[in-house]
Amino acid sequence: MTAAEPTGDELVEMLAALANPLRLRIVATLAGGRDYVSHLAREIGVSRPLLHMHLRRLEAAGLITGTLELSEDGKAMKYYEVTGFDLHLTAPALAEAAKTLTRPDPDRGPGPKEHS
Amino acid sequence: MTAAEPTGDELVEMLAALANPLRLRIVATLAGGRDYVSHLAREIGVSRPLLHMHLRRLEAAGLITGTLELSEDGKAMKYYEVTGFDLHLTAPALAEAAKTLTRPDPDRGPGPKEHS
DNA sequence: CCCATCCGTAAACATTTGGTTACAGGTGTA
DNA sequence: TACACCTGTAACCAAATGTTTACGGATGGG
Repeated sequence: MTAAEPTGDELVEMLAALANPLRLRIVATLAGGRDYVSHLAREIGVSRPLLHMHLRRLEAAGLITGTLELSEDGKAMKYYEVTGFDLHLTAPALAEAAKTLTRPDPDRGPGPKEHS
Repeated sequence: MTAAEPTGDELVEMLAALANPLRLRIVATLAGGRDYVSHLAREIGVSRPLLHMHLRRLEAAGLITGTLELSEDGKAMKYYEVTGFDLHLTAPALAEAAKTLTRPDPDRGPGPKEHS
């Protein structure tokens, strides 16, 4: 589906989420198939709490999604999988995205004064 | 150009460099044409020292390059411009890049210690 | 009951990051 | 001379980030 281009703020969040070796490895592992938290932690070799935090960031950025499911033996397991994100980073593309930045920079432009 | 795919570590550095509103705006501005530090600082509305720090990070990541030039009136001016980077981010692509990660993870020894 | 698995979160800590203010150097012009 | 512009860096601070250890609640099986 190659979702529509994200806003500047969303893009920054996505990039920040991927700009970490551990999170990159998480996404890479999930790219090979969905997995649940505890198993994924063992697979990658990190603690559950730490993994949990990183998963939250990745999910907040829209790069992965988690679904709580019940295994046959009744245990609740949270499965994560990658979304179909597809970002193309070039200088012009970034320039386009930067137009919709709002975060830093106290005030630049009239802000949400739609149209005129 | 579309330079060869960067290593995992390089990719993380690039993403980290872009994962900041100010730096994104810097790249976006430079995408519109080369510029020198002081003018760029005025243009974007940040202090020179701060801009200098961000420019260093962007240059270290290979996203921009700076060249020291002498203006006609003899003043030394450092011009920055974007490089022709072109990153394509998808789950499979990241999985490929993650193979060459070395940073975190105490030691993911070089020896293939298989086992799931 | 105790132990195993699964889930999550809060407290505490060290490090990194983003940012300011202040300094030091160079050149050219009034 | 003093002042404008250009460059760079060091000192210091506040806030965000990465990480560990420890705790909490559920489930099923010996």
